[in-house]
Amino acid sequence: MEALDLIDRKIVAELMRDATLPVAQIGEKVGLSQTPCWKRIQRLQENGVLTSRVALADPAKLGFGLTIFVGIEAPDHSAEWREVFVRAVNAIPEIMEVYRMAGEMDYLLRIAVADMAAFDTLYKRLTDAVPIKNVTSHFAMERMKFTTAYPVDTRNR
Amino acid sequence: MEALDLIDRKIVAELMRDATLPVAQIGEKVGLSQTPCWKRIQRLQENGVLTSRVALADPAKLGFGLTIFVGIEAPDHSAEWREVFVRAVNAIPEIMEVYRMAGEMDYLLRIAVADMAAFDTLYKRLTDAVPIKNVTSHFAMERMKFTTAYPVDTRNR
DNA sequence: TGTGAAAAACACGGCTC
DNA sequence: GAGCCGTGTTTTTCACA
Repeated sequence: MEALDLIDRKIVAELMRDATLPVAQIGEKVGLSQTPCWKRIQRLQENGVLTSRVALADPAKLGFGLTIFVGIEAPDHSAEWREVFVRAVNAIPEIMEVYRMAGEMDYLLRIAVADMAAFDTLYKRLTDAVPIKNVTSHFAMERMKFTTAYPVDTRNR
Repeated sequence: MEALDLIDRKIVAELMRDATLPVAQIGEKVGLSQTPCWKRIQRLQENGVLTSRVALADPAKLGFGLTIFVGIEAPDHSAEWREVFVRAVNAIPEIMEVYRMAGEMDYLLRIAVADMAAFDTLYKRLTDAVPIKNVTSHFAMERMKFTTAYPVDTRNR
């Protein structure tokens, strides 16, 4: 898989912003007509550049108004612990993001739940499933910005 | 706007997972035929439950392989500072998520950039635009989980 | 790679129950 | 509310430059 040219980047940028646009219109914006634009989109999907198309929803309106970031310190750095941990976070759908970190904090989780009671339940469930050395929870009061669109068109290549 | 019934929740769940499904198929899954299903989707969009449809992309393949979480402590809690801060984070597209937090850390940012050099540039740009009392950067080594689909179908109502 | 045009699938909206 | 069915778009495919 070679690097993306400018047109590919523009296409990706458009689709990350709004995936409802008809192919013809995207083509227009990037200076291509339907078919070649469509072929590029297919290729971008096959190459795994575009992974999926989803609807984004308002968490508050779905009853997921509480966001908590949880920092986790592992008791050891064995493959076994890691495996159990991966299994546990994948089994809990309220855990939206998981990052393995550099530094003291080993993992960082973003969790979305309805309220404190739901978080408490989840917290117990997680700590029951996996031995954890240290946990620090940080509560979000307000989501001020959220995007899934990487700024690909800002940069040249 | 009233609460969502079970069918609405199922529809939202499907669309958050995969927005390419034809309405007829979603209808089938939730036990509805085309038209009523379509009408519900329209209503969910009008109510702001479904906010948008986007393509998700692989950050690494777009040249955004480095994720950094940045904790920020504000020098004061004035409306003025807040305004300048909001303007600054909105002007920097590499800042993907911003949360106002409870506790010592006032704000938490998730930033996606190509490499350390790009982060350094961004860091200077941010700290030049806004006076900040304290900044702590946490570097992610690996993104182990990432989803935008809230687990709406797991819970009953 | 790009063009054009045709086929298949789909979204959308009127009308009925 | 839900379902049936027609119409206009859009996606998808194919033949050709």
